[in-house]
Amino acid sequence: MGARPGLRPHCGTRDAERGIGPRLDSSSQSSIDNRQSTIVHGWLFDLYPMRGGMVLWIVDEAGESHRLTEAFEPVFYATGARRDLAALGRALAADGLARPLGPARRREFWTGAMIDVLAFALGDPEAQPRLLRRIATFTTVTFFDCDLPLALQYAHHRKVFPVARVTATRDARGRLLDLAAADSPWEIEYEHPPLRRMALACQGDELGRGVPTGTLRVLEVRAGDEVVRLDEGDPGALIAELNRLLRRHDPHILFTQYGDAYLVPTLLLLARRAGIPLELDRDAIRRRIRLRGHSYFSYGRILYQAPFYPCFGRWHIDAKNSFLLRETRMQGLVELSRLSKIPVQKMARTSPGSAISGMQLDRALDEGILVPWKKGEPERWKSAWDLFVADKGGLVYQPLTGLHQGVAEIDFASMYPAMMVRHNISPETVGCACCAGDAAARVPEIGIPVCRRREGLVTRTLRPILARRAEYKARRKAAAGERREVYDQRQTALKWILVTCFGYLGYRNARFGRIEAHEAVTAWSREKLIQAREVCEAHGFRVLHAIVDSLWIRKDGATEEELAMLCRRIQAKVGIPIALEGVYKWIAFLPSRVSPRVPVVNRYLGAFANGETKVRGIDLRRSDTPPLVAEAQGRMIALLAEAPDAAGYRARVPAVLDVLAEYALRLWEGQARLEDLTITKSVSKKPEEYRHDTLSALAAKQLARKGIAVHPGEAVRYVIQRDGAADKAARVRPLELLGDDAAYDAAKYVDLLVRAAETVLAPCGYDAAKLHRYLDLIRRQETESRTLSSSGVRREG
DNA sequence: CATTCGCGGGG
DNA sequence: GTGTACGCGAATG
Repeated sequence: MGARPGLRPHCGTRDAERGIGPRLDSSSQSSIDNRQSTIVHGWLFDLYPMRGGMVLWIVDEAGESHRLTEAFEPVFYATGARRDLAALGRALAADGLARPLGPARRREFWTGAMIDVLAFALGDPEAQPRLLRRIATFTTVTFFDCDLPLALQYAHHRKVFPVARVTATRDARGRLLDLAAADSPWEIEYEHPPLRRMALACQGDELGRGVPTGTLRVLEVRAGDEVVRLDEGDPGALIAELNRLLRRHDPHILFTQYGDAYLVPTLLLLARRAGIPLELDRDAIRRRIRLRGHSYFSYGRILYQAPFYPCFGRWHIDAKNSFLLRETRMQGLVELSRLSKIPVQKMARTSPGSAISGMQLDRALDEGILVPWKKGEPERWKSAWDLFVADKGGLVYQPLTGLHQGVAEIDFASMYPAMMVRHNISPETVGCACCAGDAAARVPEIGIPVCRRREGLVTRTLRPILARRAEYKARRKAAAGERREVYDQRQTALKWILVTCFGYLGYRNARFGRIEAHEAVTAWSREKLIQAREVCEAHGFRVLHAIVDSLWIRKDGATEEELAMLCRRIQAKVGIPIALEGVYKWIAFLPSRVSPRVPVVNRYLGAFANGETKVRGIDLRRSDTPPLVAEAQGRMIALLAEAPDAAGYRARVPAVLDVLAEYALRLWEGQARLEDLTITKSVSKKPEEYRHDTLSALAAKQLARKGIAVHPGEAVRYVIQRDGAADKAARVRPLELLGDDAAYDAAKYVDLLVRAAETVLAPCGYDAAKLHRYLDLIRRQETESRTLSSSGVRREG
């Protein structure tokens, strides 16, 4: 039995015969000759399923948008007993969900063997969730390709991808007749379409949360050079004016801050109240206003996900709800969208893991591999998780605490992905039977064999990404200005893929994840770090510290050439590129604050020879440190970074103390700005569920009383007003309930400041008590000088 | 003291 | 509709 023609997804004119085509048609030009065709050149802007088919948006050179439709029947496969398959076919036909297409022969993922399957066509792509619920009852049948993202499936079938350069032929009713991509997603040099942007901002959106109540004081609309401020006063007028602006500028992208959580639902509520439809979309859809998102547990913390408000025919991009936009900007977003076949607007709201998954699925489809049905949750944000995994599986040495000089740091570049490629680590290659007898194929420590004959899917996906990122980095080096920025954003996007691909391998819900593969990576990484350490020591270097893929080493009089040579030696031994991160003028590995004799792995600060600093794990790096404290600590470290060595570090202690005094005085004198004192912490539960009255719990409770919901996973922002006050409500005030003239607890903030200074000065023997004594002295001097000079000249810091 | 709570990557 | 972890540091009770 061979693969038959006719198993391709069904498209185009055939469907019109079956009556699917007309349902797609939203135009009223039925009198025009349907056979009249037009050619559109442009970029594939967006694609999504709608009413029995796919809607495609193409933006042409002039920035005009074209809506095209095509009927589309995704194909999926099943295998099982003949009788079960027959029953399945009857059931799906009876429900009008899908129809059998006939037998096919495809490649099974785990074994790589060709197997016989039965192909089905899903009548309506939008019915995919219903299909999955229905086929879940057929427990004796195995399904493949049934839950693939529809845009990806369609894009793969049509050999196009998001933001591809395309040429399309359409009939007079907007139905797609032909579509061809003019470039490849792997093209390095490509241009974005000319997209018009509009930014919406409102007073209140900086809170980014709370149940949108449908109140909005001012809406600010920016498009081109125009800035329009709309007052809510009369919601009807506001919505009408916004609609007018949308029509006039006809933006492709709507940028918001907290648009998903707040602005868009608020506008929709206003529009509903005014009885005027809000024209955010270019397509005719019925919008539901969902106000409640959901909190969920993922990788050790509670996260909150606001409802999504995508636009149809436009991209709504909520800058505050897009990790990838924040990290990689538009160039990175589009780069990942092209490679993963996840449309840009969706890409903006998903994680790097989804992009990896898309790339793997795309490759599987390209190679005719059956994709196993992955029941359960799709992946979520997992930024915090990789850290955890690295700590758990990677090898970590205890640092030699204290202040050091002449230390070099060498890092394996993209260690995990590089190893996955080098050792062919993929779910279907780890533990393979065919290489069980091959001792060289075994994972260290664990002893599991890894296939040496067949390259794994994960490996095949990763290899070109590593190469592509290297290419972007090389071009970035040679480029300048805007082009340089383009390459940088794209390579950053790919870096995120590389950083998360390993975590994704061990993620229980990853489609191509497997814990043994994950363990193989960490086992090899431990071996490589040990080998690197041995090479270092063999060359007379002392290893002060090492974490997973980085080593801090020292040898008197070692030159850069010697370090470069050392890196080559290590690379030759372990087979993974390693490079000099830099030579530190000084670096301090900090001990534990709880037990000062105990080293901790990830608390250090250092200054490179080129003046740059690198700090980990200290106040500055934490998101819950108030800006004033972070700024002060940053300035202290900047001063210390001027020191050429450890002695210079110690010599700058007085200057650091001056900074401490300067900020403390500012606090005492009531000069600090409240926004610099704001503490941001996320809450992990509902306000009433807290067992301890922590400051953030108290802040959340105050907000709740005012009717502002703080969902688990959202952040509260507050200023400490009277820490430890018997009246717990007086201790803290959330930003939303703060008057402009509100007071703050200067002593408490000085405490935090002292703690930040202590972190930096501990290597010189200072502790909090000593720093407080110093500040007491300063304060006394200050009062004295005040009494002496009536003009009250301020002491210079 | 025990318990609760929040944070964190790399370049 | 929604599952799993670790170590540190700080704060509460």
